[in-house]
Amino acid sequence: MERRNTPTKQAVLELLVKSGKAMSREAIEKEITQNINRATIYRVLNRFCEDDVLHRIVAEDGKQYFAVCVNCYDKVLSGHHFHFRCVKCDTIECLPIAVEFSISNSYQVDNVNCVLSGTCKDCSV
Amino acid sequence: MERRNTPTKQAVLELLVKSGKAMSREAIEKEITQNINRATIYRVLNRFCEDDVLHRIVAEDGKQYFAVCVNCYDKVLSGHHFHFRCVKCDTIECLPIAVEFSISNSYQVDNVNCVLSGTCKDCSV
DNA sequence: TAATTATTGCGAATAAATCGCATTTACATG
DNA sequence: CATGTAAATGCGATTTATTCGCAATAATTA
Ligand SMILES: [Mn+2]
Ligand SMILES: [Mn+2]
Ligand SMILES: [Zn+2]
Ligand SMILES: [Zn+2]
Repeated sequence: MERRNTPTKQAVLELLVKSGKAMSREAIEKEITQNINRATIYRVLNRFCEDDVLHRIVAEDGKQYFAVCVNCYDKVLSGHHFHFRCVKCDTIECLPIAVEFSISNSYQVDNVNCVLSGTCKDCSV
Repeated sequence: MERRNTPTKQAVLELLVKSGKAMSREAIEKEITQNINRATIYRVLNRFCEDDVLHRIVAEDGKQYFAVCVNCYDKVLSGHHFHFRCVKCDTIECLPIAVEFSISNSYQVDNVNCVLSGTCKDCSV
């Protein structure tokens, strides 16, 4: 199952890099110039997650959002971090705030999903 | 919109108290003895959340889970706390681990949803 | 007991995400 | 450059969680 380079993949990744935020399939489909099928967008996003190019956030609206995994300038974002979902502008941003907890090692933690929600700084006028 | 007491509400709440865990509509419908309609279960759960009798957790499976709000013996559970979802036994438990973060007050945080997932202590043999 | 209206049941409607399958296309190889 | 293989895509159908509209039922209060 080798990966191939396609215009679709490039466009989706470019958009996510440019936006700098986590986007839903809906938002991607709305903002992208190309005409890409709904199922294809999901498949592209899922493959990127498998390859650790993107990470997936599930918000309290039950929807999936996807963001590029940055790990250069900000160490905290390479690990588990909080996310903030603004219910007004419906965007999710990766916060540079690490998620910290200590739990008995009888639990095996495979995944961490932390989302704060409310009104973001741009919308809270 | 005054609330009325009904067998249905009682049964749902009793089950959630007894289980001591967060349950999905599906799990509730499966374990409850009464025959309660699907939509009714959701409505009962949503009303309990409005009244702060239950709290709602949205897991990375995109589903909603509901748990009683305990705030007696364990103070931490009265505030925001982590949850753990076991992908093997498909239960969610409220962890007595407080969620801590500091964020610029230009953000208005209305809701906190933090879920760890993996294998719980009972299933990790 | 009767009136009011919250609650319920039922079926249809929404909406997110996935699936099956035929078709297209990226890419390696000769 | 031509060609074979399998990855990627498009399309429509499907699955699944949750909600909605509306008529029927039942809790509560007077
Ligand atoms: Mn992130
Ligand atoms: Mn909880
Ligand atoms: Zn905003
Ligand atoms: Zn378990």
